[in-house]
Parts: sequence; C-alpha cells; structure tokens
Amino acid sequence: MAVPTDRRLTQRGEERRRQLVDYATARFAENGFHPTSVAEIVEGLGVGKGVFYWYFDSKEELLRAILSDAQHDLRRTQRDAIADAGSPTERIERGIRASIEWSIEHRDYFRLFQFAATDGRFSSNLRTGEQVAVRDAARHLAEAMAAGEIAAGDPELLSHAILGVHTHLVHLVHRGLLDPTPAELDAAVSFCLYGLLGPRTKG
Amino acid sequence: MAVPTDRRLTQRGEERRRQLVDYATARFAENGFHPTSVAEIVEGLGVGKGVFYWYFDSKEELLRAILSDAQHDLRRTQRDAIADAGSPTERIERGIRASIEWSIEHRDYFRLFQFAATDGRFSSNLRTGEQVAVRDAARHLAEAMAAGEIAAGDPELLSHAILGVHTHLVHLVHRGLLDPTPAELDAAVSFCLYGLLGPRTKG
Amino acid sequence: MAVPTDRRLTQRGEERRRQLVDYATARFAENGFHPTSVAEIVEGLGVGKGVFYWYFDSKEELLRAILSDAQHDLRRTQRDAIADAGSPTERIERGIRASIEWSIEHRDYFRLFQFAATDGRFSSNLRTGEQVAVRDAARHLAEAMAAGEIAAGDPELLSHAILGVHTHLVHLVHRGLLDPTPAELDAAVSFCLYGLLGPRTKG
Amino acid sequence: MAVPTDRRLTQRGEERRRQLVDYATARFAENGFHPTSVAEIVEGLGVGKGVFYWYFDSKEELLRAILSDAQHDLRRTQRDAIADAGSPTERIERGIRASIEWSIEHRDYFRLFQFAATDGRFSSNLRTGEQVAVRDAARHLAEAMAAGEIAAGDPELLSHAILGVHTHLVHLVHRGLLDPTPAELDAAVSFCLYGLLGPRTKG
DNA sequence: AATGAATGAGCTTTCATTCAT
DNA sequence: CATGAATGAAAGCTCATTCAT
Repeated sequence: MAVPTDRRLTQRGEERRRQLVDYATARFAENGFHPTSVAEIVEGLGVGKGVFYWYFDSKEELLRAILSDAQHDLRRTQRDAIADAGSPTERIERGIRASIEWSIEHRDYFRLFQFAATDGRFSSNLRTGEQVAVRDAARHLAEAMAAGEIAAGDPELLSHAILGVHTHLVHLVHRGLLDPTPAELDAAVSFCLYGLLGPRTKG
Repeated sequence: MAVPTDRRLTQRGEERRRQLVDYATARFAENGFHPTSVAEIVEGLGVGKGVFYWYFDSKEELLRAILSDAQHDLRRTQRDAIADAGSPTERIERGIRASIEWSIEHRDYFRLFQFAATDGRFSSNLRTGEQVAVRDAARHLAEAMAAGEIAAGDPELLSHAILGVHTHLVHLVHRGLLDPTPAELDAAVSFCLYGLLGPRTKG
Repeated sequence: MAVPTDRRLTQRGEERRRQLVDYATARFAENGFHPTSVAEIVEGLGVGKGVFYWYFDSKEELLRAILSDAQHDLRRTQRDAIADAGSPTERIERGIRASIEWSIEHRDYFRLFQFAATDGRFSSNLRTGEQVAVRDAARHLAEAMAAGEIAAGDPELLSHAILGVHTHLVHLVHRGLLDPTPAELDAAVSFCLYGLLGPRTKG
Repeated sequence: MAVPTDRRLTQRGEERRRQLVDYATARFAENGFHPTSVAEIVEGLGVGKGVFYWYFDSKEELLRAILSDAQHDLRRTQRDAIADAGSPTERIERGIRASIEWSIEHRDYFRLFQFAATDGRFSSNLRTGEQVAVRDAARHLAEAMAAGEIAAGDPELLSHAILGVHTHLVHLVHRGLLDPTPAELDAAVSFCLYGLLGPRTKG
C-alpha cells in the first residue's frame, strides 16, 4: 500500500519521520546506501520495522526524500547569500562561497549527492536541482559578461566548470586534505574568478 | 579458499579472466556495483558460477582489480601525453587534455572511479592513484610558477582545482550535456589556464 | 545484523524458537551438524528461511545454544540426584547413576556432546560444563578418601575415569549393544567402584 | 569412474597416495572432516585436483581408507604388546597400556576415530575393528575370571568399560589436561584393575 | 598421471517488504 | 501508529566432482 503523499501527520508523527530521515541520512552517508539496510535504520532508532513503512514506501523513496530536502536547503542558502549583492560578479562570488560553505557544513548531504550522481536510479533526482542552480549561475555570468566584468564565453559551461571546482575542493575538505580556512577558500574562488577574466591583454 | 596471487593461468584462463573483467566493468558501470550480482555476470558470459570464484576472491576484489587496471591505463596515457612537451605550461595543458580525452573515451572506468570515490570500501584504492597524478601535476605547476609562466599559488591546491574541472566536464559529456568538440575542450582548458595566470595587471 | 541478546519474544516467538531448537537438535543428532542444512530445518517446520535468522545469528550459534541448554539440564539433574544423599560415596554413586540415566534418556543431547567434543569450534563450549561436573565429582571423591571410604588417589583423574566409563557405556546403549537394565547399570557402577578385581572381602 | 581397488601403482604413485593420506589425516584431524575441502588438501600438497580423484573415488572414501589404515596399525600394536605375556591379567594390562600409548602417539588417528564414531556414514567402519578388539580383550578377561584372577562379570561389558576409560584419558592427554607420565598411566590402569576402592588387602 | 578449468547444485546468510495483532 | 514475526527471492560464496588437454 502506498503512503499517501498528503498524509496529515500528528506532531509525534512528524518527529518520527524526521528521526528516520536524519538517522538514515547519517547511515547512508557513512556506510553507503546499498550497504545500509532498513533493519539497521530501525534498530538504530529502537523502533519496529512497521514504522519505516508507515512513513515511506521504500528505502529508495526515503533516499529521494532526503535528496529533495537537501536540494531545497541548498537552494535557499544560495538565494539568501546573493540576495543583497550589488554587481553580477559579486553575486557569482557570493554564490560560490555560499555553496562551498554549505557543502562543507552538510557533509552527509554532499556525500549523498555524490553517490546519487553515480546511480541511475537517483541521478535524475539531482538533475533538476543542478539545472536550476547552473542556469541561475549562468544568468549572473551572462550579465557579468554583458557588463564587461568578465570575458565572454559559454555561461553554462563556465557554470559547470565552477561547479566542478566547488565539488572537488569540498571533497578534499571532507577527506581532510584541505583545511577550510578563509585563505584556502579565497584561493579556490580566485581560481574561478581569474579564470573568468580571460586572457591577459598583451603589451 | 583464496585465489593464489601467483596462479599460473593458461591462455584460455587469461582470456576468461579478461572476459570477466570486461563484462563486469560494463555491467558495474551501467547498472552500479551493488545492484549487479555475480549471477548476472556469469550468466551474461554463459559460464558457471564457480568460474567467477576461480579467478576472483570476491566481487569486491574484482572491482578493485578493475580500478587498478584503469588507474594504470590512465597513468600511462598521461605519461605518454606529456613525454615530449617543451615547457611546464605545455606539459600541464597536454596533461589536462589527455586526461579529459581518456575519461571521455573510457566512460565505464570513469563511472567506476566516481562510484568508488563514494564508497569507503574502495575510496582508498583511488587515493594513491590520485595522489600520484596530483603531485605530478603540482610539480609541473611549481616549475611553471618558478619560470614565471603562471601566477604563484599552492600547486597542489591548483592541481586539485583542475582535477575538479576535468571531472565535472567529463561528467557533462557522458550525460550528453556537452559535446566533446575541440572548441568545448579548449574552453575548459582555457578556464584552467587563464585561471592560473592570476590577476590582470591594472592599467 | 546480529540478533540482540535481549530481544523481547512474544509467546509465539518463544514457541517458534523452541520449535527450531527442538527440531534442529533432532536433525543434528540424527544426521550430523554439518550435513544438516538450515534449509532442511526450516523446511521441516514449514517456515521461511528468514525465520531461522530472526532467532539465531547462525547455524553455529544455534548449536551452541543447544549445547548450553543441554548442559544446564544435565547439571540440574545431577544436583537433584545427589541432593539428599548421605555419604560421599553415596553421592558419587547417585551422581554416576543420574548421569548415565540422563544420557540414555537424552540421546540427542548426548550425541551432540560427542560431536561437539570432536570439533574445535564447539569443544570450548563443552569445557566449562565438563570442568564443573568433574570438579564437583572430584570433591566428593576427595571427601570419600578423607573419610577412608575409598582408596587414595588423584580425585580429578578418577572423576575423569568415571566419566570415561559413563560415556562409553551410554554410547553402547545408544548403539543397541547394551540393554540399560538395572543389572547392567549396576555392573557399570560396580566397575567404577570395584574395578576388575571385584569387591573387597569384608573383614 | 571408480578407482579400481587392485590398481597397480608405480612407486611414485604409491608415494603420492601416501602423501595424500598423510596430509589429509592431519587436516581432517586438525580442522574436521567436513570443514576440510579437497581443494585445501591438494593445494596444501601443491598438486592439481585431478590427482586426488586419480587415487580416491571421493573424499568419503579417503577417510574410510585412513580409518582402515589406523585400525590395522592399532591392531598390530596390540598383538605385539601381548605376544609374550604370561597370565591373562598380564595380557589385559599390557593391552590397556599399549592401546593408551598408541592413542597418545597417534593423536590424529585417535581424533578421527572420535569423529567417525559420531557420524553415521563412518561409524560402521569403526564397528568391526572395535568388535575385534573388544572380543579379544573379553577373551582374556574370561580367562582371567576362569583362573580366579579377577572377579566374575560380563567380560564384554568390562572390556567396554576399560575402553571407555582408555578413550577418555587419552582425550585428556591430547587436550593437555593430563601428562602422560608413567605414574599417571599407572593410575589409569590401576583404576581399571582396582576401581575406586583400591587394591585388595595385601597378603 | 597430472593439470588448470569448469560445473552447478547447494550452502549460509541477507534483506526489502508484508502482515497479524 | 507501532510491534514482532514472517516471507522468500536472491545474494555471495563453496565445494565435491568432472573434464579437456
């Protein structure tokens, strides 16, 4: 029987659901989605198996819910970050910084994004969110180009390039190979920005 | 019983092992490591289940073998690519290009790298290979900095940033979101290179 | 996932567990531990395979549980038998008789003890129980020696010798080579007490 | 295809067969019959699987061959031991001693006897050998009874009782719980002869 | 005689999911 | 809402045995 999407949960129900989501997020991130069993999750919370299937149709659906939560949270953070920025370039810089900071802070979400990207069952769930973010960034880049702030180029491609730098550096931080000090982050942002400025004028 | 590391394989055995590796690589890349069963692999080749365990201790060990093969192949390609390059900058550029091309061509290997990075059981197998590649690139960057070809900075960090751009763009290509035309690749390489040149001199 | 040692079983669960233990005891004793598969056990009870692993971590653990049950039962029987005996010698005799009778009655347990003794994985589980029984008997023997009821000697060694006689004769009974009539049991007990040379001439 | 029982083996073949028997004996005794695989045996000897099935029809048949060898060896030892004994009682004592010493020395054989006794597939192989030994001993006991050397009783039953003492004490020695010093062995033999009550009053 | 390779039934165990209470 | 129990297909893996060479 499918769990109705519009089910009204009592407050206690809301809490239970949250517990499940949070604990599963931690386990999935730590140990992997496939290697983490439903039994492990419910046992970790000390509840029966029925609880799980009261709130979620399947283990897969749970991961999808987690991914969706995470994307919304990231999106909100990005929006807040660029809310009162002046120039397009500033919006870009703030967006990059906010994304990096969020990803460092939400290590579990970040890892689940990484995993979901490698699994055909879930990568489609990422697609939309990524598209939105990339197009948003691309818009700012296009504006910056129009304003002559950065060199001309394919805004979407450049957005993706920035996303690539972001992803990899956050990964480094999580692996303990990079300290997320302001200086290091500056260097990363700088790599992106000065890459955007285009070739040095000769002479 | 463990498969002896020094087992002498006949030519037929060598071929079987290769068949298993190749078919499993394709299935793992296509369908995921966990969702692909040993049964699926041996059935796909029309052999008995025991064959698999004659050549590999476990499914996990097979993936490790694949990852190792892939890393060696990539490494060789990179070395060949920069063999007769003149300047450090040229070595960097050729290295980036060769890596991107290899990753585009070896889609399956690339996907398995991506997956392995998300799974604690395998990420350690990637670590060494990545370290070697990054340090190698960092050396060239350091030389380029010393020669004044690029702006000063942390060579390792910049190597990682380049790796991030590389990874993400290849991912785009595989997802069909980016055509791997020379122009597009140039743009990516250019992003990296001009990022390295540092701030434009004022005036 | 390990079965929690403190899992709360409903009455139904308690019954199932008992069914599994009882049926497995019979099959293990009849057909041997290794040759009896988990599939055979659950099919014999007409339940799904998962049921087995709901109650036991492994086939090995089940055998250990059976052995433990059996040892406690035997121990209790022995204690009851010697409870109101007068002299040390009487305690010894009653203990021997009770052990023999128990072993004859609990043929399956006895056979599993025999098997477990031959397998390094399980012999340690027997050790403690045997030690307790032997030391207990040795205590009575020592007392009997002190009281001048029997000849001096190493009490533990003699306990073991008695245990050996017990074991072998029970084995004979189970094989149908010896009728467990009172007369036969008397002969066995008598052997222990008098040895081959027969009763000491009075006076 | 069955291995012909009358196959003429070259000297090399004879050696190979012996190697297999010896190594398997050690492995079976150490690790158990069921848990020891044919693969383990042939790998331990560094030969191919075919070798095993050239000499033996099956793993089971190999164990039977080992048991048969062992029984013949024990029998021979016993016969030699009592060859030039004077009285029936002396034959009994020497037989007990020889059996104990052989069993201590041939730990692996002893353990395989123990295991075989617990497994319906092999216990029949033991039966004949045991019967022969028991009847032989019983004959001596009967003679001793007739000569008034020992008390009257069921000779076969007493033989078995002695066998039980023997078996258990050897087991103790193998487990390191008893030092096989002459004094200890004397105590065991003495137990058989005098029982718990000790020697009849001298003179 | 001997080898490496192969077989495939069968093993123990796992796990997403369902259900009676 | 929640629980403990149950399901049973399917997973990873083993192993006695056979076979082509």
